Amino acid sequence: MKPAKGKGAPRTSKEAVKPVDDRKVGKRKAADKSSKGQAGKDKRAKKDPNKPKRPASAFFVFLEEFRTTFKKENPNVKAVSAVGKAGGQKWKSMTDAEKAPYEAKAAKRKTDYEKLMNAYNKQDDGDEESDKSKSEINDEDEASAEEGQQKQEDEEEDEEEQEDEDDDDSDY
DNA sequence: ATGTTGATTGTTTCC
DNA sequence: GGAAACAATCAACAT
Repeated sequence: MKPAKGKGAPRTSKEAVKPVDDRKVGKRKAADKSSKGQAGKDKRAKKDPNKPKRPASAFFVFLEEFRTTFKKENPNVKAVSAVGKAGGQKWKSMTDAEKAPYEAKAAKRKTDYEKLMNAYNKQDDGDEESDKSKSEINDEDEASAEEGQQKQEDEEEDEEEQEDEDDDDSDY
């Protein structure tokens, strides 16, 4: 069931580049169907029928582009971990200003995600309720979700940021 | 043949 | 408030 434990990366040695970094996610499990027979009350969370996937964070947005670039310069590298590491290092190397555009995009995705969640939350399946918690927000918003549908494309508001400067004021 | 792992960081989620 | 899970990706490896 849990293959590849000793030999992790296929070909990319996992050279720990970071001195202090615990890979928390080391093993989170992709699909654990161990004994769950019951209403998913095992550890954390339950089973959601079609819940929207989490929005890609700025890092992931950056990674998407980075992957393409990285693979272009390293067609031989086929390990996802290699891109992950390389991307991670570069990400840390980037400044907030450079991350800004990615964050902006990620922020947009988050907004969309909220919309999806709104629709998702609306779904009421007869069962599954939170016992006594009657937090039903309620109604009346049926159209809201539809309304948000329009405008898929972003309209970019140009963010002009870049306030670089560090330097000083010339008081000198 | 199908499923899972691996690695990165950021956000999301639950208690 | 904090900890754990999970988001994309793709080839390789395990069952």
